[in-house]
Amino acid sequence: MPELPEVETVVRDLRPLLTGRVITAVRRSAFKLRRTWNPAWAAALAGTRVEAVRRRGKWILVDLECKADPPPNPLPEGRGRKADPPPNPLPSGRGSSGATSRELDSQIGSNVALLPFPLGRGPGGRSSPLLRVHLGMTGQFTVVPADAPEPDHLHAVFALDNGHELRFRDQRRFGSAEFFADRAAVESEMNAELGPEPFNIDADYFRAAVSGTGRNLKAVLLDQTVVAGVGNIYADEACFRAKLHPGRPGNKLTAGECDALREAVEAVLTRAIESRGSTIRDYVGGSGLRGGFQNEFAVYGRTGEPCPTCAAAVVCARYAGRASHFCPRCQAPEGQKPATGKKKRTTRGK
DNA sequence: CTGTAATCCTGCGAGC
DNA sequence: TGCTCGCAGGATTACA
Repeated sequence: MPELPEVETVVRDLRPLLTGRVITAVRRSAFKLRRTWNPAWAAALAGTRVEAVRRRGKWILVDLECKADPPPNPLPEGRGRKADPPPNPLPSGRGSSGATSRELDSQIGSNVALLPFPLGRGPGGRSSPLLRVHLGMTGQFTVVPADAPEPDHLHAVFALDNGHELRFRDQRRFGSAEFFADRAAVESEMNAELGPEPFNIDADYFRAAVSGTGRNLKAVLLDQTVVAGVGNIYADEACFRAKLHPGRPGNKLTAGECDALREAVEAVLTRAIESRGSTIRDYVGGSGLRGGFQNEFAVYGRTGEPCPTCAAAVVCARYAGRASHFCPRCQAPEGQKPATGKKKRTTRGK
């Protein structure tokens, strides 16, 4: 579920709970996530202090402060340092607290190949590390007391210095958690791949991006390189708000329509953030609260129900490979009459 | 270049 | 009640 408003809500929830806290230990389940977890990251993370919690598009960025004495080589061979219990610093959940964590195991024993860090440590040996998390479809990122019962599908646990834990849970495992030693490098990489944040988007930029392509509006809005953070729900809601058909090719829009779409995207996302995002099924904010914007959907998930504006039945068709909901009257495709019987077949073969 | 499909997963509702 | 099927918030890759 997590699109920008949901991720923003998580970030806002986590910020006061994490800022200034020290990560004392990390546990990771043996299950693979979308991106490979390097077992050495647990040791690299231990001892770092959370400097800030931010968001970029749908990515959660946890800025970390380096430990006082960063180990020259964070790979497992350096485990002899200090008097820490070596491989798995946290008491294994299954051992200590009974039947709580069947899934969580020492990541050391996993069969995941040892990979180099995605980006190397900065030249000076000193660098600003980053924990980057993507919630995928069903990810949850919350802070709870360490003795809170462990739920299913728990894949990463970051123990904090105040008796709480930052937990990453993800039923479908489309999400990811990664550690980067060099924050600046990741950021420039992300900025190269992601479009601007969907607030105060430059009007000229957006017009050019939309009218410069023959792709349909749904595809354009879902494209993270055009604007970062829009997903299926808010793409549909934005098209409705702008009274534009999601299947319209971008290069068929007038400048005014481009502006309307841009304003609709910003307005919908702003409203959704105010409502703490949308909870369809699994989504919860960083403090475990659910969202409320699902009660304000005009078209998303309302197939067959009346359009809030004109009462025509909301239609669902497939654009850009995604279920797309719209009002056939308010969002009639340009040059096509609102009430023609021509129905678009969108079955995807077999 | 665009678009479509498949993939990574689990779970849930619809339909039989 | 129980089974199978299709589909679900995302991102990436391959192929037509």
